Amino acid sequence: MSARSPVREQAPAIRRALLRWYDAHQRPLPWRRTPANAYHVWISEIMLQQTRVAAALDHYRRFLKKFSSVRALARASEADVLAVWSGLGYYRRARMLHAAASTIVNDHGGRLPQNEGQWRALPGIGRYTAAAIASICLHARTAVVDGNVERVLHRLTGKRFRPEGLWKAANDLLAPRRPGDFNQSMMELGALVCTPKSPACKECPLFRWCATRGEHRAQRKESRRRIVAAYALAQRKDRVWLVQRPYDHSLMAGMWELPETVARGEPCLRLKHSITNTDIAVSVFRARPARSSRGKWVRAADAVDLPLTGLTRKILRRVGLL
DNA sequence: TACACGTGGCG
DNA sequence: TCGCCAAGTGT
Repeated sequence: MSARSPVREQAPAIRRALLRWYDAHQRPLPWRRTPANAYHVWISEIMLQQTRVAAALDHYRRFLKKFSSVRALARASEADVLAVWSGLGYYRRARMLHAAASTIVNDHGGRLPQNEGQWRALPGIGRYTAAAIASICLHARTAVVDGNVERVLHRLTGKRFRPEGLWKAANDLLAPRRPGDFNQSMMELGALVCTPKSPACKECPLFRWCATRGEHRAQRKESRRRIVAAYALAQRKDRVWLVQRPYDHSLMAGMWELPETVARGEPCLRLKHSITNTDIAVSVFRARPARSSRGKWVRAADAVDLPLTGLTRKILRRVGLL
């Protein structure tokens, strides 16, 4: 934007161009087929937090098949919810989702929140998610700001915003009659066109208003931690020995994994794995279960119903047990 | 406020 | 190959 044409003055034209583009180019995602179903949209929004659409699709379908309503979700055990969530990461999301479902059923008679503030009060629902659900399902005139919206606004205006300025800018641009579609169109644009690296400016519906036209934002590099880890793979017929992470441990509490061991001899498997900002060089050794480890023999076929850590799933798949 | 929290795919 | 990153939230 030039200094003489602030986004606010151009907002109507920008909205129209953006929504027109969205109507033509949006991806046919399953939760977009039922925008009035707040339970569906809620599940999708939680799954999509810091998670790519492609990674969430399978889990979304399986989750709704297993927990088709907020009552079904509230009825389930946390372990069952985590088992379906297994592989998606950020497991606290699943715990908070489950807790929120219990609150809705126990304290509100199973009736989903009817406004943004009520959504915001539930665990796992912050400013972004409350606004997303309220705008999509309740037609509330409230804008969202996520990583996509931040990048789009930053490039479109050429300005640097403080966090509150970002929310204000998004709300100034919001299409008042289609808030849910507008919010999704901003994120869709960020995901498909105005991407972090090499944005497709030639295809951008906002090109004519854009101040930067593809300037990429400076990115800070974060040093990653590197560690090594060794796991013991003990098998008895079709069963494998798994141990449960302690519940007082915040990281993946209560989830199941192979027991750790001391590296000795030649591993039967080597692989790399990353969690958050730690890179792990993993070795897996054939072994007998240690007497001290609290665990159990699990049939490989039953392991899929346990809340396994992502690394454990990866190992079991790699050795052909899953 | 800065940091912890998972994972798989892509350039 | 490997570093970067994706529809955030809670503390």
